[in-house]
Amino acid sequence: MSLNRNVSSIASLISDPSRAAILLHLLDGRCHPAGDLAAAAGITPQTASFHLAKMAELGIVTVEKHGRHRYYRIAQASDAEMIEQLLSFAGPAPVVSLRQSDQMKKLRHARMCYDHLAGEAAVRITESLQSAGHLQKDGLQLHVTASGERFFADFGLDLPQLRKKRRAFSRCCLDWTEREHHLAGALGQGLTERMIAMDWFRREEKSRAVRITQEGKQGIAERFGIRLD
Amino acid sequence: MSLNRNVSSIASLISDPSRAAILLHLLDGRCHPAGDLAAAAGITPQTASFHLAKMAELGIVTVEKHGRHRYYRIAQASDAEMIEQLLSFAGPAPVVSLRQSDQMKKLRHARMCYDHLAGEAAVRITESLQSAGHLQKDGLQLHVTASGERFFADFGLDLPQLRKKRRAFSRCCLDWTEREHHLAGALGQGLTERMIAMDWFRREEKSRAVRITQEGKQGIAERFGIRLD
DNA sequence: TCCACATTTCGATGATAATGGAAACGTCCA
DNA sequence: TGGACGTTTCCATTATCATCGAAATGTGGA
Repeated sequence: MSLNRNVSSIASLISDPSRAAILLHLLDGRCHPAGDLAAAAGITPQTASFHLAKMAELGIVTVEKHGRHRYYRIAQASDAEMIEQLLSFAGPAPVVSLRQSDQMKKLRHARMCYDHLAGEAAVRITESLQSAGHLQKDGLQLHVTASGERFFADFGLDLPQLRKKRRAFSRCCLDWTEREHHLAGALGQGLTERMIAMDWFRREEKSRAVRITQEGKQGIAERFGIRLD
Repeated sequence: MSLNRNVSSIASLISDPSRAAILLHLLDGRCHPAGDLAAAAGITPQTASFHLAKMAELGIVTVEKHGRHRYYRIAQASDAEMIEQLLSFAGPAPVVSLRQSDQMKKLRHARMCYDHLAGEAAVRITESLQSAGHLQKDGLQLHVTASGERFFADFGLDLPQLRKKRRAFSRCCLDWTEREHHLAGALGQGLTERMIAMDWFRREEKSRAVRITQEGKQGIAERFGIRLD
């Protein structure tokens, strides 16, 4: 059986700790210059460049030249979700240093999962949407109810347009820190975008971590009826 | 077994061609003695033992001693599904030999996907169940309708009992040969078990392939209204 | 008790590949 | 035009690891 050729090449990308670190860093969905990725993975720029070239060749990441920088990002959402899935499969990583544990706390609290919100905040919001009857869990699917249609429209989301996108509209994504599901798909992306636009959440520089603002706490309390800190 | 499963170690399991071959072989959900797995992967027993020990340490496979044999199997259904998912992610592999292409044809036709049916037969059956209104696709979820409840009960399945199991009841599983969904979860497993019990399908020795019997063709034509060969 | 067989452990080997130093390339800026 | 900087290419080193021969372990059968 040699169906393993392709599988192996994909998996071998992630099997290297340095590449895994790079990919993990790219999971925030943003573009990153090669140097940053090298620093994030704790390797020299040469080595990072070597790995990035390999990943680009396989189509996992794409490059964009801007001046003397080269910005890398994960090519497709499906790839990012695959990596997140591997994460949930692998379970939480062992904590080594205090600094890591600190960063870990932030990530557990709220972070980007490629293009949508993840972490405790995302899980709590998703739960709230369900208990309010706006979303209905149905396996890995999160069904938008009639009241949900109104709620999201009221929130400023253009649902018909989100449905048009060539990707899953509303689905669960296993949160690897919370071990619970949070909202993903086009709806998860749209909701996250909207909340960031309203300055409820602010993305941290060079990190997947996301910070909740004062307005965010207030707004979330009003809209979702939950208190985050 | 300390599951220090970090991403890299999980991925490196699959990244090695020999281990991938072993895992692929184990995807039929059965127990296999170490020697068989070595033969399947085209490596010596020592090497296979080395790999199996590694996988057991990570908790991906479990061992069972029976006499002088040691039977290995994939520890959890969720692990198996993850591997299947990786397969669909990687896509079909290039065919090398005639023999492989022959085996491949069989696999494409009907095979076990850990504990439920996969391949063309499974996809066609799933489609038929949907167009008959017994199942309703809803994202990654396959909802059992009222008529479906009756249909499956009539088929000899104890749905309440299947629902009790600590796993997804009814869901889609991406078929990597057909690139379509087929029925998985407890319901998929139950349906497959029932059809094998009725001798509609017969599992081949030492392979994931499944053969349809004459009774099977007839029964499937009557019950599902489709013709397989 | 002895042999056959399945499997594992040990040890050595060889191939692969990650790594970083040196240097080149291109871009930005003064 | 020259120098700083981000990035890549080239290259040599090194570490890792899959592999298999040899031998050990353990089980079943005669």
